[in-house]
Amino acid sequence: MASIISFALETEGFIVTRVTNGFDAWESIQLIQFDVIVLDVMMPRIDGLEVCRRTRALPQRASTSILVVTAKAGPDEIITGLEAGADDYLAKPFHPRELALRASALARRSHRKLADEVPEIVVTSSSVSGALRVDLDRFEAFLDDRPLRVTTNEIRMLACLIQNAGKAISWEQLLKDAWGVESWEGGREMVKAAVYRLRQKLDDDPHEPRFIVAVRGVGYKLLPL
Amino acid sequence: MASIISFALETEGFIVTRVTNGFDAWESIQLIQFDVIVLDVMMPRIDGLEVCRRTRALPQRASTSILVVTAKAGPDEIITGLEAGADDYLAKPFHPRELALRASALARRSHRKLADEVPEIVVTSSSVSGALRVDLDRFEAFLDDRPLRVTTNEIRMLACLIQNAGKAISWEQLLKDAWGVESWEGGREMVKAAVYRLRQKLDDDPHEPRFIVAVRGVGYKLLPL
DNA sequence: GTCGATTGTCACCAAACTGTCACCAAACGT
DNA sequence: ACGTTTGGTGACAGTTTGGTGACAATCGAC
Repeated sequence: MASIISFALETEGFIVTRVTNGFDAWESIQLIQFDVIVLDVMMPRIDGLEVCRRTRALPQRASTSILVVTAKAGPDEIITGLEAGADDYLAKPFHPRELALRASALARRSHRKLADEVPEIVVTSSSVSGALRVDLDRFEAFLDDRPLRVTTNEIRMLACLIQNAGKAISWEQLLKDAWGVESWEGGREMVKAAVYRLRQKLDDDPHEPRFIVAVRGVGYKLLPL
Repeated sequence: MASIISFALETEGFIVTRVTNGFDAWESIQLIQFDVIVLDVMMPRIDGLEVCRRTRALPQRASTSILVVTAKAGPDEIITGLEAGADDYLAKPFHPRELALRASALARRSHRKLADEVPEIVVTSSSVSGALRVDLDRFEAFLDDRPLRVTTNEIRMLACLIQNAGKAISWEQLLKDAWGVESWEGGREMVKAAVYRLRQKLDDDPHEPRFIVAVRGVGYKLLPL
């Protein structure tokens, strides 16, 4: 069962950490900020719902998405599951792809939310906007799944743009997010040059941009999707 | 069915807006920023999944939670539903309380996200007045869903007018809101020219205004609706 | 220390934007 | 009816801004 779920999730693009019992799950959850947690109710050592409740009780995990899977499909069980703090409750038998899609829907929310959190947390996540993807864990960026030779500052700028895809980001904000400085004398020039270099690597024409568009007098924004 | 769902949601603390067909749903969704949207797949006029897809396509509604309800419970239907962008998919018959709890789980996420935002952002995000819409996050303005090529100052002026739709705004106020200046020597002329340019882009005839009307001796106002 | 990659700065250009002005017409006060 | 005030229109030039490319200082790995 775990193999099937893992495979379906990996197909959907997830990087999966798998454990075989409730205790290990609880240990991992305490250590790692997962995007989504999939729990079976019937697990050795610690019950899935109990893990769910404990996770919800952790302030720093309150916002992690939890999906509970079970063989018990009665209305009461489902209600118990949701009351335990699960974001979604899926009864066996289910189609693996359905689980993967539900997990994606949850992850979509987590990511969006993560963007609002402090940089430290964001650093440990991967963000996607259309054909663009950055992984700040590995400091890698991809365009159409082809790796991009981007530098540290560029990738941080990209991440900032992707996490606010569609929204205009002031160059002050970019300066703060990518360089970690509040202000700078030649800050505007800096950002200008950095965007220029990044655009070259993205093969992005400023006059007909596919990705980064300038917002005159403000800064830049990434085209949504 | 709608009554039952409404009752369950209201019991859970929701304030419910109910419509009876897909078209009304789509109209409401465009106008109102709901926390959660519950859609039946089988709806008159516009199919629930189509409403779901359209909602997802709206940038300013991308983060609204959508829960789809249906009688079709096959794996394929569920997958189609989730692929349409639903956050949750519930098959009839279901326990009303389950739906309410699932809706709560989704709303919890929406709220958390909203709560993280600063008040200013919430105020300055998307504003609508009839066919006019400005989104100060993205620095975009729309007339009948067609994008307008407006400049930064113009969009700020528009936003100020829209947020006070129907009320007269003094040119001093416009100067302060759009230019960020308390006073100016040729301020009156400035605003005059800016309004003139904006009106051209809105295709608005001052003698027969659809949008911006002059309030003699004071400033301007946007026609309501 | 050397070499290459990265990065901060600068100068220049083109395009966009904006402030100002002059002029006209309509509205207003007397 | 007349002069005055206010708003609308259009043009113009100065300014600002973003894009581009080059260069030197800096950083980092060997």
